[in-house]
Amino acid sequence: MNLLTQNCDVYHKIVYFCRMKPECKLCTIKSRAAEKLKDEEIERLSFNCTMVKFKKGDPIIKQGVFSTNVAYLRNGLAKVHITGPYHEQLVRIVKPPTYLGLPTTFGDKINQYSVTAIESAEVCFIDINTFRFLLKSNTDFTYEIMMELCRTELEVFYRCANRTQKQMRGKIADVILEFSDKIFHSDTIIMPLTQEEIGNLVDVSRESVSRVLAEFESDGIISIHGKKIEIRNKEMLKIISTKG
Amino acid sequence: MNLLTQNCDVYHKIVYFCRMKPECKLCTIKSRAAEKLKDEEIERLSFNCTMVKFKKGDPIIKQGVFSTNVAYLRNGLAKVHITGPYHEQLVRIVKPPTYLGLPTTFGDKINQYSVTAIESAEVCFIDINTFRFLLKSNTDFTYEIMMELCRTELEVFYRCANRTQKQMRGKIADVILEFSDKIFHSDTIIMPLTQEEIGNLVDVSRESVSRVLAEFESDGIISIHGKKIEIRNKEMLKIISTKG
DNA sequence: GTTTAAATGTTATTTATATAACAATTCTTT
DNA sequence: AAAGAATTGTTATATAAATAACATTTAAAC
Repeated sequence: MNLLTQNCDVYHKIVYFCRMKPECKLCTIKSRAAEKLKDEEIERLSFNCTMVKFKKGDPIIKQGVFSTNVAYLRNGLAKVHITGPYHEQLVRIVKPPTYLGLPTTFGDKINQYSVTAIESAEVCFIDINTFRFLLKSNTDFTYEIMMELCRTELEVFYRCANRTQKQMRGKIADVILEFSDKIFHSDTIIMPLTQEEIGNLVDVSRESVSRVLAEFESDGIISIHGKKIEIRNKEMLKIISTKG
Repeated sequence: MNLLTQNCDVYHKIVYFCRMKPECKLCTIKSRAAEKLKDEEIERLSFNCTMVKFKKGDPIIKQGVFSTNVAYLRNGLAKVHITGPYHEQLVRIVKPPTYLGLPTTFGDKINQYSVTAIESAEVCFIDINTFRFLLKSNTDFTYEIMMELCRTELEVFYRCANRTQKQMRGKIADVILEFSDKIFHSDTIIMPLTQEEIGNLVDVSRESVSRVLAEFESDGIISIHGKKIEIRNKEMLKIISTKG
């Protein structure tokens, strides 16, 4: 079976234009796990791996679709989301380097959630059987993958507690702080989510997101110009995050 | 270092009375992962593993405490909870066979959440270094552990979406269905949680839990006698779970 | 460059559920 | 068996945030 026809959970158009055979050995954006691979294992990976470029808004993994790949987010930003009982729920924002779709490797072959690029992204699709082979053959690799799984688990626990216990000002302060501290590492962030998406991430209506952001700005806590948010009073944001 | 003094994240009193050296080889309640272990590995496990019995309400793992063990819930039921920004949050209910405290094996050595018995439980504490050794030496074992981690991740995702999107009748219907389908495998359940705990599990106030349960009873959907809940109209519960 | 669509802003009204405050019951402990 | 603690039941009231309905701005498509 040919890899080019096999990776069909990716849109044909995108695949056609952007797919390329990567030279994993030379790749400078390896995951911590992949750092542990031996030369011959990297070789095997190269052979069963395709890099695909995605534009903002492109679906990388689609919930409900049969998949035979693990995705490695090498570059860019993406949102993990599931179709909840009522509306779309953003589960988390993922930044590289990270593996996506691992549950599909271990459980059933149907993707249990969707992942969509929120800015241009590079993703390597690794054939599941190859990935499984690497897990079997290299315990250091496996160990790092497990660490990542555990970190995710904890993160989801905390996020969930926040989402259900804080009120909207606190939740939105959280989102701003997360983008500042974990993603942009700066007090100035270019928010890649729409207000509606922010709402879906922390369960607040779109209208309330708008109102709270306006409040924060008029209180001098942040300043907004289009997608750019500058944090003017980080201490206050932290207080709102914990107390509000 | 002696194992009897090492496992000190367990209350001394309990340890003193109930600790026993297990013969893992003869254990009939092995995890799927442990089934994959070879004889000499089981031997090693036996040597670095202590079984402890817990009563309802006893803490098995305490958030914030330094730990050098992975816990294996062999019998009974437990709740996983974290101290949220405001109140205690029940993250999930765990049933055997399952490993607890895996993130502590991979990340920092401080427990990131608490686990408490909600009915009498048997837990095997496995020394972290031994557990790590098994992961390194047996890839089939590791594979099963990873499957468990992935399942948990998905479960938490879904639970979280439910918690934030459904309203209280739907959430409480969910809890009843979960205990019926996943834990008791029967239409009659002995609810091991107080109404307050049910509330903390699905983020509903204790008073509302009481009101909703009364409503369900007067609508003939369930009948309640103390801790015993009998499901009289499962279809209706399912409808409430999805629609409400 | 114009048209269309998507995203954001703004307010009044509604609603679900928490809170508060107390009573009644059921479990524990001595 | 009695006393105390924990759990559950029951209401009236308060409140945070959703909804609805519309205006405005910004981005995308033609």
